[in-house]
Amino acid sequence: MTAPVKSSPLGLTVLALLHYRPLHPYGLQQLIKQWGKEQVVNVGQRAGLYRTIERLHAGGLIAVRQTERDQQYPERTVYEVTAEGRAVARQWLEQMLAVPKSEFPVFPAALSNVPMLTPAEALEVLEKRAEHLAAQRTDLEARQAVDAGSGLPRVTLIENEYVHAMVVAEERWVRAVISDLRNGDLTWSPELLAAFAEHYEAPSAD
Amino acid sequence: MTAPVKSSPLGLTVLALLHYRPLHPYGLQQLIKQWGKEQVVNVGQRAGLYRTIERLHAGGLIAVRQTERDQQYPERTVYEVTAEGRAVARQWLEQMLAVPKSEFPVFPAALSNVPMLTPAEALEVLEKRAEHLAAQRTDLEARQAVDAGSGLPRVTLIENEYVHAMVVAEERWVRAVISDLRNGDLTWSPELLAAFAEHYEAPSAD
DNA sequence: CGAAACTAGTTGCACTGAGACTAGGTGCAG
DNA sequence: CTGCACCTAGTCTCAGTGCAACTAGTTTCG
Repeated sequence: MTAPVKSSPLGLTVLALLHYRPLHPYGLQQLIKQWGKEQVVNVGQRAGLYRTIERLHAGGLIAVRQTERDQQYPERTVYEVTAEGRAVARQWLEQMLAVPKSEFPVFPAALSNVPMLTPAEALEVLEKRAEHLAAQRTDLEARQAVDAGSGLPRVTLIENEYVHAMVVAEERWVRAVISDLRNGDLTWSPELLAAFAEHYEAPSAD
Repeated sequence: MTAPVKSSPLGLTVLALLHYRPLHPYGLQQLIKQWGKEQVVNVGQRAGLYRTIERLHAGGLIAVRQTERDQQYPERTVYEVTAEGRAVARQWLEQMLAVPKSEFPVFPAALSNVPMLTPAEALEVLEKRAEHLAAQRTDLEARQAVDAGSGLPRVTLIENEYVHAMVVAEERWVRAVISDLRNGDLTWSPELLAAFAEHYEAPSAD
């Protein structure tokens, strides 16, 4: 029994795509891009893809179908998913969908240190973020408009709906905070914070 | 000129806490937990904390204030933030707040492979997720109720508001999809998908 | 015909997450 | 009063990730 392969978004996607047909690594990357999934799986640098494939291969979840050479191109190894790979893909997928994993994104961590700035400075940087989010949102909306015309079944684009919903939610939240900063519902001063900091006595320090 | 230190949520938090007072690594961990920031910065395993501190130290952002020994405890090194550390912390914070970084969480990646399941199976796993999210949400709400009574300034707890808003948004989205699955607004079958998959001809494969 | 850009795969490095391990200290129960 | 569990404090290792550079052929276009 070899050590079980750890699940990863890219690993799952590779297994899923190999369900449709055996393929070589670069072809997988192309396919991911064609299906518009680069937004969501991170295949930007190929290194991760090759390493993931190696790992899946070592774990027996995929197997070499053939190695072909098309003279002008370097040798390409075509992989196919194994029976075990199918079973594992399903388990991974169910796990990933059913239980939310806590992932420590940077924004909330940064937010927790926002008292380091003055309210005016915080307002400024959050306005920049709101603009970035708005740009991202309109991008997503444009993409959705295009996809709507493609006649693809809705389920194949469901992840875009999710990403959109989350961006919208974040933008709304940021704008709400901005408005609280503007009208003074949310404010602070270094002295006020210092006073409260003293209540929190740290464990034996000096 | 030594290589610039890469920013990280934990690095920022360490610098921020050392603004209040010089402290040793374990004390920092305790402080993070006391302030309820373990939700958001990931200091669960100390290894990361020690490595981060080493890195900040090597980069000149923090300096050794003293090494004390409290006989019964092992030696503890107390660090303080340097002038450069203060400047860098501010830059990091502004960057992290102002520009959203795309981070590839697993859920959207998993969603993009949801057609591997049947609609009925998808419904089942998403219901599990909705329950997990609801539990997480009520936890956050309980915590907020407690915090509200503590008299702490709102800004010091702002990250909890954000996390709550995002959990709520995700739960709403998941429940909306569940209801679409239930009433048939969202459905699919293997044959339908196979038909569409053929339209997407992959780059030279065989 | 030469520069730039694309195809395809490889390599290295720094960082992260998770866990095990050491090693002394403290509290409690049998 | 001894052994067990748990706490404090720090270290180590391993697998996995993100990012960037590098090789080496290929096509495109001025």
